[in-house]
Amino acid sequence: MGRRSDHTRVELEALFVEEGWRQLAEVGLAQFSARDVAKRIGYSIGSLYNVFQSYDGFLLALNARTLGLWASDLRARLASDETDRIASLVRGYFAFAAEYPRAWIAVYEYRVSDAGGSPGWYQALVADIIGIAAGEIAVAAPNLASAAISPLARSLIATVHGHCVFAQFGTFDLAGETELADAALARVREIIAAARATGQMVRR
Amino acid sequence: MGRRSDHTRVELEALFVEEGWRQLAEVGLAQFSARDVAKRIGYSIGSLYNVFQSYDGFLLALNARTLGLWASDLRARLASDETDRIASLVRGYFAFAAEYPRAWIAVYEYRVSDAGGSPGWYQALVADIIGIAAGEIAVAAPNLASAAISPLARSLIATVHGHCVFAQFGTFDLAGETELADAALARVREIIAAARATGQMVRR
DNA sequence: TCACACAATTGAACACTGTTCAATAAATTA
DNA sequence: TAATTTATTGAACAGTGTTCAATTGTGTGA
Repeated sequence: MGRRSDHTRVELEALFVEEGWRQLAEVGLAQFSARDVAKRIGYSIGSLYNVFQSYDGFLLALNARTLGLWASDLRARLASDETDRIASLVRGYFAFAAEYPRAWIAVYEYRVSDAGGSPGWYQALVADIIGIAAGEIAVAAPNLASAAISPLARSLIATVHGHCVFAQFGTFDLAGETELADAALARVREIIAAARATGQMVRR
Repeated sequence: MGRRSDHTRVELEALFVEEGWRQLAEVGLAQFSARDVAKRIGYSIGSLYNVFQSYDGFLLALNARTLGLWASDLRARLASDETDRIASLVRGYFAFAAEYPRAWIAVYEYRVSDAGGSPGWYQALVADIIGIAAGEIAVAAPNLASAAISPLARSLIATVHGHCVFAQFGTFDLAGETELADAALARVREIIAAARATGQMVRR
């Protein structure tokens, strides 16, 4: 039918991402159908490939939206709570995953088939979220050497992430979500306390 | 066609699992093809469904094999090293994942579509691995109340798991695998130290 | 105004997937 | 040997991502 001027390229991409993300959040990666997304916004599967080149490109755009929403969510929580920023961060991680579990896990489960890995603009979104955590850790453990912040941030994110995966899709137990969220926060506090103590010793 | 007595039902199931696991470990869940597995052992796709009823059943059997291999691997490492059992456990977790990354991650990524979750015999395999960890934690923190062991074991496994996921498929950074393995062990030591201190306080 | 060129859009075609099930071949029983 | 049971097959079905020649809408030049 060719409604060529119904939407600009940018509008069309936004339409695909919006509806695609809705689908991904609803049915999850395994049941996700690019064909169905195109049909729902009244375009053909061919147009989707025009805009995103490949399935990889489409899912990267959807995951990028997830990362963007997630970063905004974390920042909003940090801005509204000044009393315990570490708790806001950890609970924010869990809260976002609990609200959009299928979209959230897709960020981790979808691996780009292209050998060169994900593009720079996508890695920047990832770096943004790591940066949020690193910033708070730098505040929580001010005596830590700056070179030690980034590895510790990664390690703390890994810790929280492990708990969050089990809470959402507990292959390993039926432990309640709150137990694991509380456990994650307790672990983070212990780790930061240990880091502060170590940093104290190393400081000269 | 119709080599009905070439293999017993049990032998046939073993054949499917053996070749299926090989495939899973080689190409991963996304590229896995049940048809191809059947073809490779010289049977038809129909026979695979005869034995396992469904795709779910087949993948459950493959993941069960992974869990069994994993538990044996961990026990062997613990048996051969008496000096630092916690380190053996953490490094064992990483080593198995590094040796069979695709089969290992399939345990976490494949979610049974059937409501009601995985069957009891499968959950027993999971409980076995948790039990290995819980046993070592009980030794490492002997003053801990027995009711506190199991939640702590889950939390420690979650911690190690988070680090291991990032090491194998680091969506979040390019941190070397060794960095994350070392970090995981450091976190576990800090957490156990904290648990010992807390247990000491609570003890009466 | 009209024809031409350009580019967006389509959907059939392809090779694949899991799943089902009537037909078939082999073994067991009568 | 004849009848019955049962393991095994593979074509058929509905779905997937992917490609690409054909079509259609738009804008430009004469």
